Amino acid sequence: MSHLSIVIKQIKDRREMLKLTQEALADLTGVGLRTIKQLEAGKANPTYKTLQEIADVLGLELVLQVKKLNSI
Amino acid sequence: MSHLSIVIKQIKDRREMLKLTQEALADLTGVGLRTIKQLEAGKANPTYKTLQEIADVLGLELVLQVKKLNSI
DNA sequence: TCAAAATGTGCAATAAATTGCACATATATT
DNA sequence: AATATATGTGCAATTTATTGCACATTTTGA
Repeated sequence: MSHLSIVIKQIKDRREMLKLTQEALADLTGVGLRTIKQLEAGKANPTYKTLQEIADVLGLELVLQVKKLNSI
Repeated sequence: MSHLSIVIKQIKDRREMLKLTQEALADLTGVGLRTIKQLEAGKANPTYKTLQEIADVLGLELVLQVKKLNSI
């Protein structure tokens, strides 16, 4: 499972937890619905800005941290 | 200070800590030197893949986490 | 079950990221 | 100070992300 697919799953889970449709998320973020559909369907290499806007609305944040030993 | 500029600073600091030039990082990651230059100069909206490849070589990882209360 | 809502996908246009090259500017080394 | 090394930037080509539209498929609710 790639790192991106983990991030995608987190986004999808979080969106569903908040009872938001993809369309609602598109409206809230300003990101195109097509973009969100592609992202969640695992067919995207989103830009930082796109990820950031989505994460922000979902109450998430992208953090860069030093790798844990057991994740190498 | 935008979130991206924090990420950029972390990447730059980490690269320097590891005594790598931008050119060396470009070679190690396969990401174009021009792209790395633009990124560190704060003139980029990198794709997830680009960030991920750079982070990986630097021993960092991009993590999506629930926002801390004091970061809202 | 069956209609409505939500999600997935092909197509095509547009905007933007990536890239190399050449050269400018800044930083480090001798 | 002078040179070498590293980083920043304009330009332009290529690739790719974003986007809307229309429609297929899947999921949900009555």
